[in-house]
Amino acid sequence: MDRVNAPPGGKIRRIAHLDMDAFYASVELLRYPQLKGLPVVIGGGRRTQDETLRQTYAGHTLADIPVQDFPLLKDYTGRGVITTATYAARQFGVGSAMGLMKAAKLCPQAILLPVDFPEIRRYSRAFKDIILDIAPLMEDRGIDEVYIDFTDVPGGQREGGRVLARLIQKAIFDQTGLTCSVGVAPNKLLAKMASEFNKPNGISLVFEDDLASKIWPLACRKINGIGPKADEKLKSLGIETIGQLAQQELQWLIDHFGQKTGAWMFDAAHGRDTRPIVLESEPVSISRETSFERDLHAVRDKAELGAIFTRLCEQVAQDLARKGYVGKTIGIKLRFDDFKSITRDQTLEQPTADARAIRQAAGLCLKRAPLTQRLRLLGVRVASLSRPGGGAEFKEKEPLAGEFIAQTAIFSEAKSGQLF
DNA sequence: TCTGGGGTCCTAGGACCC
DNA sequence: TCTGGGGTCCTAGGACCC
Repeated sequence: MDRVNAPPGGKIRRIAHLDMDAFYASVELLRYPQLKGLPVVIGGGRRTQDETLRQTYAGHTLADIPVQDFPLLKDYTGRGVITTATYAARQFGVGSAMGLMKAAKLCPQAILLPVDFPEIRRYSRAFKDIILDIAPLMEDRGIDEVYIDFTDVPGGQREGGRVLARLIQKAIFDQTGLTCSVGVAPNKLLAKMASEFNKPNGISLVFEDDLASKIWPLACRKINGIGPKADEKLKSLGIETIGQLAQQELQWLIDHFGQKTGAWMFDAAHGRDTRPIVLESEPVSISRETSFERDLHAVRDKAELGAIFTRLCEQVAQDLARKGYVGKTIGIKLRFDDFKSITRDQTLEQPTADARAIRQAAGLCLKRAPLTQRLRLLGVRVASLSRPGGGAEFKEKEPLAGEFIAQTAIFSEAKSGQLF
């Protein structure tokens, strides 16, 4: 066993993966408890229906709004996908990332609510703060997921981690009313799989010895990192389960999937994963993108497209300023009506967070893109991020005189960007 | 009536430098 | 005349995840 999996002092490495149950939908159910047990889907983007509902019942308690007054999935027109479905809705075969129109056929009577991002972010922060109070080594994996190192936390070794998992579940439920599922295992790879075993509101434990009985029967797709493409290729090679994957020779996997992926697959199939818990990380890029309500043409809808383009640049600039970054590489993303996407990017001499500078560079990128097909999506991205004046771009070496001047210039540029 | 919006990481080729 | 590698940066695309 790897050293990382066998810490000293008689303790064994125990890593938890915690996943909030139907997070977006569950947050809405706190506001509208009358919908409990009903099929509810979250998605669609715009809040108009929800706002209309609240205006209609202004002065009333939200919990008193009659169920029959909520918007139904079958009445929705337009684009969009499901963000989250309640377990009652999942019975009908609808689930995350499914198009709303397709979902409406499967479960027309489902209630459709839009995502309330500010509320979601509040609850996300709340459940993570609750965890951090109990177990300080936590890795943020997005809005509704975290890894937690149980190894040295009081209770983290008891019953293989079950005692601590139960404590965290209870603290989150008592303070937010939300439930979550927890998997505890020797590493992140296995913990992630374990957290899916017993949803919702479950706890699952996996130990080294459980590999053959609990992991090998699973489909390869259950490995975090094997997506639709890799799974398809594995199937074409006659490999369906993780156990079958584990039977393959390392060299055979490398021959078919390349050095890196092949070796990773081999380790994953044997339950090996030495990735550490990452407590903090810097963003690599910041972007904004939007799908249009109808496909737009670069020439015929030039004005509309131009306005959207400028707004995206302004939003990215605001995001950069709010988070305290400047970026050197400006890029665009186009998605055409056939759903094919392309990107173009360009690296500037100096990093910026200024909306006009971003807009100008993005405009040059757009000129290099083919624009005969209709567009369904436009995006703007800023990468190669650094902190203004913080010198993150130059931190590897002592700045030379010329670079010091350059940094000063960046700093004043960023300050003027904040006036925007 | 298909297919959101935010990310990360990897690969691969070309430019350019030593 | 031909022949090197290694390293870094830039760009484009794609797989994958939440």
